[in-house]
Amino acid sequence: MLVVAKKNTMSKPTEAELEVLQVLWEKGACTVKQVHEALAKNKEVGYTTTLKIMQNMYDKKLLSREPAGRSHIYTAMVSEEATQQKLLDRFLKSAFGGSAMKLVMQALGNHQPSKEEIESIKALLEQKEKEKK
Amino acid sequence: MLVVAKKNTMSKPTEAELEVLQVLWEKGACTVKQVHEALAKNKEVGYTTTLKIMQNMYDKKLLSREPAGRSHIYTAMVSEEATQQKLLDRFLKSAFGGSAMKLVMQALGNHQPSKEEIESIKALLEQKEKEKK
DNA sequence: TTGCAAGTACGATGACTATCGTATATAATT
DNA sequence: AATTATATACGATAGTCATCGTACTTGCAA
Repeated sequence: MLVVAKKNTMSKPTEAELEVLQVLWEKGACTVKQVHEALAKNKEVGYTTTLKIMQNMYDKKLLSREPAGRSHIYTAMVSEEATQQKLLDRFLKSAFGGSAMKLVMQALGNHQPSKEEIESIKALLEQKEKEKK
Repeated sequence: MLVVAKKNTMSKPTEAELEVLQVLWEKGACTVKQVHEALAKNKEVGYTTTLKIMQNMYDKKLLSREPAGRSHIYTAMVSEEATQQKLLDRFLKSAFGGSAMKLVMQALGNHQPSKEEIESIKALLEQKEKEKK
């Protein structure tokens, strides 16, 4: 069967890449070593693995870097919010058939939100209600 | 570096598998042909591709099947809710650093919920608030 | 200045995915 | 009975990912 060529302009970070991004989002610019140390706290992983992932991310323009002595300092080139939004859209479609409400209900149902969190959500809902009028 | 063998008992459905599951969740038991027709509405895909995916899912026990004439009727072996919960947990960790609230806020912020949806969420929140006391 | 330690670069590997072509089996039709 | 249409089975392929070993580079310390 003939199939139309499919470009790969999507650039969705993989799970391993997301782990790196989360470190950078939290700590700001870091060396490979710093990122690796952060990751190694949660799972066993080789240094060169972390390095390779970050190099890939650099090639994909997910990260930028600056030489610093004999090493590099990497910075996230994608924002936390924008990335999460993209992933969320994708996840919504693939796992919840696009129903944001299903997802919200499920997420709320299975976690115990704090009082403050409940209040934030309520506030957001009120606002949404007003927008509707 | 020596690395401990890693079993693959996780059995997380891939995206293509999820598409199949969503059809089966919605329509109930189906033949490959039926599933394929449903999928083909949204994207271009070969019949044997769909077939292969469903065969893989059968091997992984994500689907069961019954012979029916010269074909098979497949049924989802995993529930929509349980699967979504698993995926959600995973997604929360990987994309939102585990913060359910961040995710909920983001999901609510970028979709326009209907009045009824807002009410359902409010109701759920009220209930959660009571539980806390 | 010579050698080590801390980095990077590069390439290989095994796993898994999605995709499809081709071969085979069999029911239905003529 | 022969042909056609419908399904399945099987295997190949190309792409992506995570993982790591090894080789190379370069400051710095003795």
